[in-house]
Amino acid sequence: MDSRANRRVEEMRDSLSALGVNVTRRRAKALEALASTDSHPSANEIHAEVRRWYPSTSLATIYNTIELLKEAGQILELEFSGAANRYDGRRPASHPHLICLACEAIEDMDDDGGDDPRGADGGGESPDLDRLSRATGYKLVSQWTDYYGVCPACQDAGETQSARR
Amino acid sequence: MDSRANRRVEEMRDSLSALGVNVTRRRAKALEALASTDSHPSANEIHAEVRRWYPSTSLATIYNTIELLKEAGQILELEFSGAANRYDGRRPASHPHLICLACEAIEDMDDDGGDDPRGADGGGESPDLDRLSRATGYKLVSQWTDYYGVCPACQDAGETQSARR
DNA sequence: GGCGGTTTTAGAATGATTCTAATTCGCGGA
DNA sequence: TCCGCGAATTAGAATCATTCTAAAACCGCC
Repeated sequence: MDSRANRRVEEMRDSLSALGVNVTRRRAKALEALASTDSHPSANEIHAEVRRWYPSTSLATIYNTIELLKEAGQILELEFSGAANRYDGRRPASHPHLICLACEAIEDMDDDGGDDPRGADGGGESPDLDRLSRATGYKLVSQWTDYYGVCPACQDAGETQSARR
Repeated sequence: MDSRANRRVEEMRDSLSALGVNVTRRRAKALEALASTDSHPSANEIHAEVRRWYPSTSLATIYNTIELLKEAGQILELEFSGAANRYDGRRPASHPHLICLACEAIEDMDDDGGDDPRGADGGGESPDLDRLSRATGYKLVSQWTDYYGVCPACQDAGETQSARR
């Protein structure tokens, strides 16, 4: 786990503690799994990772941890109707993603790709949402944008791949 | 059913016929249900509507019709992970929506609200997708944007409502 | 009036997620 | 060190939208 991931784990841990939640060993492993990858894992994938250390861990524990992280505002849940949800524990604030229709990879869109220590702050109000709230009469709280297409790797691999939709 | 809905039903019917699909009575009722509301109904709601005319209709028929409409590019499927998908049969091209977290209403965002006969053409390439495709290396084919918040009616009704998320 | 292909049906299967009830854990105090 | 209590965890059942399956019904056409 690199230093960026470590920092992120500490943030999540602190946020959970602030909520009065006990960060147990299993939960800590789930945080690590979330903080140390850009692959936007599913609950199952996080489960598999935690099981490597605590083989008796049940899926319910993973969902429970995810739920707590949502309450703490420390995780971004990417929802898909026909497939499992995927999670972004590195940048909990809403941001657009690139989703490959062939291999189901999910990539951060405006990520500049490096180990840039800026991190995701999650704070700050969106002037855009404010403007649209006034225009529509809705009290808007979040916005979602995603892009669907075929990633470079799958383009190279030819167009005969299993697709989600 | 107003004239706009009628026109839309004919468009869908023609598209299905062009695919060699038989537009049966049950399917026709499903098209009408889709064309005559802005409420973005779920499969269940369409089912209920068709049942008013053909009570023996099974849900499988509705899903089957929806599938055919998707193949014909005549319906927009709005996906939700924890809830049923919702459908837009009036404007099959991707466009942003306003989603109420309290009552689950879904409203077209850039709809100008009237019976404007422009309709949705669904054609035309997005220069935005082209530009982003070049920038990201992905071959992008579609984009999704949705806004979550509380609609005016639910704001008035006080903030103690059942919410989806 | 019967044939063949399409449509429809009821119900089972699937799969992600949530719920439930019982067990286990871990810590603070005796 | 041992106990008790509340929190965490577990296995498995429940839920629910959607898809699948196999059989029955329908329909136009000869």
